[in-house]
Amino acid sequence: MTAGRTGLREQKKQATRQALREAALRLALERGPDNVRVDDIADAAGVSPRTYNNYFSSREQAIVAAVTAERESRVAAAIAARPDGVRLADAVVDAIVEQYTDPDAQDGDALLLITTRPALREAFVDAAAAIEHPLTDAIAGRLGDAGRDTARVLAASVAAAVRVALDRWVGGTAAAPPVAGGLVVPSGSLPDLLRAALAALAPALDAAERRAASARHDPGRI
Amino acid sequence: MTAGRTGLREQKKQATRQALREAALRLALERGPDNVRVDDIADAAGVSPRTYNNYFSSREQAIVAAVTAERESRVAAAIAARPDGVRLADAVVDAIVEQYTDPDAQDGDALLLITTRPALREAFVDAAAAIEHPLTDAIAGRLGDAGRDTARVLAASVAAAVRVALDRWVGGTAAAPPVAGGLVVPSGSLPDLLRAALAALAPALDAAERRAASARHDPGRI
DNA sequence: TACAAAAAGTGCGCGCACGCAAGTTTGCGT
DNA sequence: ACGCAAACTTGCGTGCGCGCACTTTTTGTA
Repeated sequence: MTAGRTGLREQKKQATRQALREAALRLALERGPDNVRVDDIADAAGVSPRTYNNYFSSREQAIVAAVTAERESRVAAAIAARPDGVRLADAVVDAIVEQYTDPDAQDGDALLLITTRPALREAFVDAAAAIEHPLTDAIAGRLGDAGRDTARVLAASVAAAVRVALDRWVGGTAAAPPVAGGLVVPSGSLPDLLRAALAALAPALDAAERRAASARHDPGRI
Repeated sequence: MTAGRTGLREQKKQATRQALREAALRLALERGPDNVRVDDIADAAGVSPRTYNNYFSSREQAIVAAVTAERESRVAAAIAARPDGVRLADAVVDAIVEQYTDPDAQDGDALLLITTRPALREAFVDAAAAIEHPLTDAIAGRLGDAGRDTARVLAASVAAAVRVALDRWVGGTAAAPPVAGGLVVPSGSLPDLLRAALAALAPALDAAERRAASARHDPGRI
């Protein structure tokens, strides 16, 4: 179904991409991220430095990709996998939490490295933006083609919420300002942060779903 | 109130920033964006190239800033200016539409240039992300300090929605896929696109506002 | 099987972004 | 009025991102 092109060409491309991101992470762990030149990564993966840049547009992106991998498409697939009867908001939230709790992603060492270095933290958080397009398709699948525009906005919003949760999880952009009265929990568990962030969007997802359902009963309406 | 630091120092900084962005736009219009070196911009603004990079982290950013300017803080101020009785969703949507319809921003020539070159389009669309932080403060102001986390998610979502609207307005990232059955309006007017995109988030804003109101009546509840 | 079109890889070169370690200006307390 | 500390500017050097033109590999077709 989602096979796309399955030729030798595509196979090699994926292999190269994987070789690059794994080399990037391995070298970063071995020597520390600041002692890894792009040439080293390309060398280790057996391609030219120029080719490296055809796959990743920043060194941080390559390192982070080793841990982020194909999460985007997995999220979309996970949503599509939920039975149609499930509330859209639940399908989205559960799918995301599920994919961000994948034991594979918990490469202890790697995450420690990433959450330590500011540049990597930023790249890691920004990587969440990649779920937007797959998410759009997944949500549009539920809303019907009439709701494509709405789906795009909702997907972008969900991605933004995930970004916020991740940012908070890794310690935030800067030190939190000293709040006067309230006690501020430093970080918390990632699933909790994700659910909390996404909860704010549930009403919007519900409304879109309701609208789509009524449109199906009365196609003449806008 | 929102004065911040108003010393000579800050004054000079703003002057430099303005000189840089205006020089960037002027030169880009005169020679075409590809024939403008960073050194030229710095020269024209009377600072060193290195200083230029303390203000803008990409050439595109500087050019786009001339048209984007201080829109971020204006949006926040516009929201704060609405009377407290107004529905939050309306305050946000109206403030944003108002600020993105500022006649100043319609520097015909500049917008033509920006919407033409892909690199500039991207920078222009991405510039919308800058409204997130001011928006967070503005929304948090309405929701009360208990809703700060929610405010951040909502602000990020609103910014994302604006991004989507702008992206559509400037012609989209790539050519739209040929939809089978439906007629697709190419672009439409910016205010309409903004309202359409933000409409999907209205239910979330409403829900947050209701929650905040009930929390005010019953502070013991979470 | 042979071949032409498409796609991916590669070498080169140019600006650019940014860390670092000075030098310079502004702000503030005494 | 003075002087110190913090903020801003600047020159230098390094590695990187990417456009361009060219070679090599893969794919679809005759």
